Amino acid sequence: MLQVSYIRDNREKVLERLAVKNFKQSELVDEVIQLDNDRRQTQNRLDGVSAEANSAAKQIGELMRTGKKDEAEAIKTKTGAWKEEIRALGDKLAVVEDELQQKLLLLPNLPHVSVPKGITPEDNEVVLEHGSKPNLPANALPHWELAVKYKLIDFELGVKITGAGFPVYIGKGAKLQRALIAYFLDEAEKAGFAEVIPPLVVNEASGFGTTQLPDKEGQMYYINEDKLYLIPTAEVPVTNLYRDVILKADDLPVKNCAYTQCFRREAGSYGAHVRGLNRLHQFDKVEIVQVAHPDNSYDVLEQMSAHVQGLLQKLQLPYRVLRLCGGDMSFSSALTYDMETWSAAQQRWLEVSSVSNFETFQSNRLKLRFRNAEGKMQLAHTLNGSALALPRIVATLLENNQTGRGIKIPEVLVPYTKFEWIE
RNA sequence: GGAGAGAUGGCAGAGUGGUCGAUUGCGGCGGUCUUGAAAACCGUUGACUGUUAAAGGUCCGGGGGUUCGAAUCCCUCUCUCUCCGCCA
Repeated sequence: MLQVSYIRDNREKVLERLAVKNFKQSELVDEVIQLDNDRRQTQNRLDGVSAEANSAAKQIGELMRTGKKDEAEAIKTKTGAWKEEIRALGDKLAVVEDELQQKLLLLPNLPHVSVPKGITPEDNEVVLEHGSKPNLPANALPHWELAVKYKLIDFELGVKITGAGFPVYIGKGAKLQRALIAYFLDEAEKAGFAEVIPPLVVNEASGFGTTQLPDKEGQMYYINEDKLYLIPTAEVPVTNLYRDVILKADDLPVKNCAYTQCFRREAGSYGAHVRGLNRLHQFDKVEIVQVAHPDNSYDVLEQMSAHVQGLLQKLQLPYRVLRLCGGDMSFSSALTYDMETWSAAQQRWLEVSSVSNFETFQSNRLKLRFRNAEGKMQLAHTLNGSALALPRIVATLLENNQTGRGIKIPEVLVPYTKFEWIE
C-alpha cells in the first residue's frame, strides 16, 4: 500500500509512475488526496472539540473534589453539545478513513525507474541469457512422459486421491524432490539466509500484510471452518514474521529462507500449457526473504538475483533473466526479475523464480519499521525470491538431461540423491 | 469437544471511575567509575496523528454501551493460557 503522505507530496511523480504500470484509473490519485484532506480537516475539528471536552471533564473532576457541586453542574450543561459534535465528527472520520483506505488499496506499487514500459510478457526486457540450449535427439520426450517412463511421478494417482495438479512423486522422483530441497536450503544457508519452518496456513492479517488479500483472495485455498488460508508461497508467513516489528538499523538486512509446500488454486488456467509439472496446485519451493534498508535494497535485489542464478548455473541449466515490464509486473512489486529455464523438449522457457523488491508497499501494511540513523521511524523494504521452485526445475532437468542411457543427475545434486542416473 | 482463567508499554507485572500514557522491576540507551569490562550508582527510554516547531488529539486485544469523565463498570466478538477428553 502506498503511503498517503508520499502521494500528497508527489502527485505528478505518482501519476507518471503509475502510467508505466498502465494503470488506468489515475483519477484515484486525486480522490485519495481529496479524501486525505478531508480526513485531516475532520480530524482537526474533532481534536479541537475533544480538547474542550477533555478540559471541561477535568474541571468538573476538580470542582467535585473541592465540593463545588453547583459550579460542576453548570459546566455539565454545556457538555451535551460537545458530545454530539464529537460523535458526529467521529462518525464522519470513520467513513472518510474507510473510503480513503479502500481507494488506497486500489493503487498498485510504483515501478522502479528501470522498469521498462510495456503491456504483455513480450515486452519484458531480456537482461541476459546464460548457457546453451541442448540439442536433444528426435525421439526426446517431454517431462510428463519421462516421469511415467522412469516411474518418477504418478499424475493419475494424484487425480484419484485429490485432483488434477496434485502429483504423487514416487521412487527416485520423490528422492529427487528431497535432494533439491536440501540442496537449495544448504545453498541459501551458505549465502547467509537463516532457515525457518513456518506454518503452511495463515490468518487474514498475514494475507493482507503481504498483499495477497484482499485482491487475490480467489487464488488461495481457504479453510472456512477456521478462517485460514493455505499459503501460496512461503513469502506470506516468512515476511509476516516481521509484521508489527520495529527493527534496529543494525538488524538490517534480515535474511530468512524457508522450504514450504505452496498451494495455489490457479482458477481458470487449464490446457496444454499447464501439462505435467508446468503448473500445479501444490508444489515445493525454497524461498528467500529479506528485510532491507531502503538505501541499499536494490543492491540486495541484485544479490538475490545472483544467488538464484548461481543455483541455475550449478545445476547447469540454460536460463535467462527478464526484467518485467510495467504491464507484466505484479500489483505490489517495484521491480521484478523473472528467471526462466529452457525446457528443451517443450521448446519453451519456464519461469522458475521471481525475485522482487516491494520497497515499502508491504512494510506499510505490515508496519515493519526500523529506527534510522536519526533515531526516527522508517518503513523497511521487503524483498523475496524463489530459490527455487521445484516442479519446473524438475521438468527442465528431466528433459534437458535425457540421454540414451537415462537421465543424468547434475553433479551438485548427487551427494543429495545418492544416485547419478535415473534409468 | 467439555470446564475454567486471562488479554496493560521490548518483557515481567501493578492499576476497580477523575490527579493514568499509565507505579515498579528487568531489558535497551546515555553517563559516572575502570587500562578495558563487569558490578554499583545517576539519568533516560512506547506508537500513531498533527505542526515550521509547539499545542492538541488517539491508542491499555477488537467493536459497541453507561458517564461530564473509562485501562477501570456493562454488552459483544476475537485470541491466548490451564485442566479434562481425543490424538501425531
